[in-house]
This record gives sequence, structure tokens and C-alpha cells, in this order.
Amino acid sequence: MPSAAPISTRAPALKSAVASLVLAGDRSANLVAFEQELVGFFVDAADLLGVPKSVAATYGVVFASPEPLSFSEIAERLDFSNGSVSQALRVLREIGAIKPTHTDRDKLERFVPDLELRKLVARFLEHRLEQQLATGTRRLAGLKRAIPTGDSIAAKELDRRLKALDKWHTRARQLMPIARTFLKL
Amino acid sequence: MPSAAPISTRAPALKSAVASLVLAGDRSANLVAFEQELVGFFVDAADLLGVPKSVAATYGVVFASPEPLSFSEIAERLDFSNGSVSQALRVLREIGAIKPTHTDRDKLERFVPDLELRKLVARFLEHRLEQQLATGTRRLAGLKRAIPTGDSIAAKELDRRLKALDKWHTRARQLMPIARTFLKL
DNA sequence: AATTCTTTTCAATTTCAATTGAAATCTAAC
DNA sequence: GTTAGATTTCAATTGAAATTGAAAAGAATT
Repeated sequence: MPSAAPISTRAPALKSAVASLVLAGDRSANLVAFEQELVGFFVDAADLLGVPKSVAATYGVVFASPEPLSFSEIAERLDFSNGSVSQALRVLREIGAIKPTHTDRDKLERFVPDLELRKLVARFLEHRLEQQLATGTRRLAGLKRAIPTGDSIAAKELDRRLKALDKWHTRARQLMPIARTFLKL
Repeated sequence: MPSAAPISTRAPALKSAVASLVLAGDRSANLVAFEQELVGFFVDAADLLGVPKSVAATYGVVFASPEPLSFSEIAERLDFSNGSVSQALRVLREIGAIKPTHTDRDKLERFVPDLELRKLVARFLEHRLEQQLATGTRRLAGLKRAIPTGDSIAAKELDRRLKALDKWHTRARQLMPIARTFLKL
């Protein structure tokens, strides 16, 4: 019969999103649960945001820790390899999601989350959505030029379809600045 | 020395998004190029929309064809296995992206794109975004209850962070109905 | 400049979703 | 009710992306 919840038994890395993403160490159960949930929050969003789960999870632990975390603390808590942590920290630094600091505890570099979440939101909008819309624009331009002319009935139909596609593409593009304004970016 | 462009030499399925996604058959180069570009358009969007590329590509060929296409025509043009086509058609039918019809040519079921692209846009908003926001809401509710109380300075900081997260989450949620309205859904 | 500790790099491996293909099922024509 | 396609199903395979781990590179200390 399984007792309580297995909070820390050599976590099998990022398995079932719900399973122990965070190892306990000697911290309070509350803090660990909190961390767990926050990591889960970001991991859930990872796919939509287009980042690897390990990056999202790393941001999660840093975000959940009132104390700045060092490289090895992060690796420990998530049970990630050094490579993963290094990679994740690089991405997070690049996009400005975390900031390096130093505590007086030791000379290790430590990380705090940048609470300007605006940056992350903006990055998502620009990188994923606008990027996508831009390539779409290019492709549509090419398509307009390339409509097979020939048997006019088919050509007409293809033209109609392309117009329908263009209409929605345009709407989506027009929505972007509205979203920006609303989100106060 | 490689001559022209290899338009149709047993396409290696969905390789480099750009490579020949569509086999030529005996159709005009124009039509094939058009098809290619349209398939590319949807395949590009596949990742963001959260559907497998084969589904996007299938929608692409159907969309690009002024004539309704049959199962086997789709399989031929994309050089997909029967399993892939079957699976893709099922998804597309389920979400109402294509409609079965019959021509008088033979008794095969054939497919035309549903030009109510609104459906697809709506589906994206609901399934990917709103779904995501809903789980986020649940998780945040849990987190608010779970903020470790203890050494008050750390607790304060965590509270601050959670508030920041909540602020953005709320903004994103509020944006949804605005987007819906703007997109005339 | 040698030692130790930390971080990065990247080829190899693992993972997991997407895809295949062959057997099972369905359909309808004879 | 048999045969001949057309389509679906699903276990096995593939392939692309994520992750590992071990060696290389950097830092800081003595």
C-alpha cells in the first residue's frame, strides 16, 4: 500500500508534467509544493510559447525561489543534467527572462527572475505570431501571382479561395497592434 | 552538375518544408507550383496551430485543388501513406475543415475545403488559447492558496511575483473576447 | 602555473509524437 | 455471398527535437 506522496525519490526528470518536477532537499513541504506548481504552470505553457519544457521548468524554479539560485541548485532541484541547465539558462538570459546577480554567500553567479513579464509576452507576440504572419504574407504574395490561369471556372474558384485566406490573414495582422495596445506593450 | 529543379522524384515525404511536398503527376507546372506553395503555407502554420504537419499538408492540397479530391489522389499528391491520409482526413472532418462530396465522375467520396475559415480560427482560439488560459487560472488559484507563509520577507516577495504573473494572465484572458469581437467570430 | 571548482559545448542518446504499412474492416457491385 | 476495391486501425518504425554526459574551456585560488 503506497503511503503519502513520494516527494523525492530520484525524480525521472520531466515525465508526467504532474510528477515530482522538483526535488525536495531539506526545504519545507510547502515551499516545495509551491515550486512544483509554479514549474507546472510554466511547463504547461511551454508548448504554446514554443520553448522546450526544460527551459520553462528552469524559469519556473527560479521564479518560485525567493532566494537567487545558482546553476547547481537549479540542476539539483529539477534533477537536470548540466547540459540542460546550461542550455536553459542561456536561452533565459538571452530573452531577458532571468538576470544574473551575486549574493555575498559565495562567489557563485545566481539568478533571479526578471519580473518584467512584459518582455516575455512581447517576445511571444513578436517571435511566434508576427514572425508567422510575416511569412504568411510573403507566401500569399507569391500565391496571388501564381494563380493558375487557364480554364476560367477553376481559376475563379482558386481566386475566391485565396481571397478568403487573405481576408483572415489580414484580420489576424490587424489584430496584432490592437493586442499590443491592450496589453500595454 | 544538378540541372533544373527536381519536381518529382519519389518525394521523401515531409522533409525540408520547402522540398517537393507535392508530386507532379500530369498536371501543369503552374498548378503544381501553386499547390506546393499553398501546402507550404499551411505546413508553416501547423506548429503554431498545434496540428501535425501531415494534417496541415492535407488541408493544403484540398484547398489548392479546384476539383474535389479523393483519398487516393491526396495520398498520391503528397506521397503519404494511407494511414497518414486517413488520420489527417479524420481530423479535418472532425474540425469541419473539409467536407465530403460526391462527383458524378465515379462513386468515390471526395473532399472540398470548407471556406468558413472562421471555424478554424475559432477552433484555434478555443482549443489552444482559451484551454491554456483556463488551466493557468486553475493553477494560479492553487498557487495563491499555497504561498509559503513563514519568514515574512520571502513570503512578501513570492506574493509580489504571483501578483505579477496574475496580472498578465488576467490581461491575456481579457484580450480573448476583444480578439473574438474584432475577428467577428 | 598547478589545482580545483564551475560552466559550456557538442556528439551520442533518449524520448516521444508523427508516420508507416500491413492486416482487418467496410462497401457495393456482381 | 464472393470478389474487388477503398478506408480504417493499430503495432511497429521513423525522425526530429530534447536531453544527457563527458570532455573542453573558463575562473578563481594557492
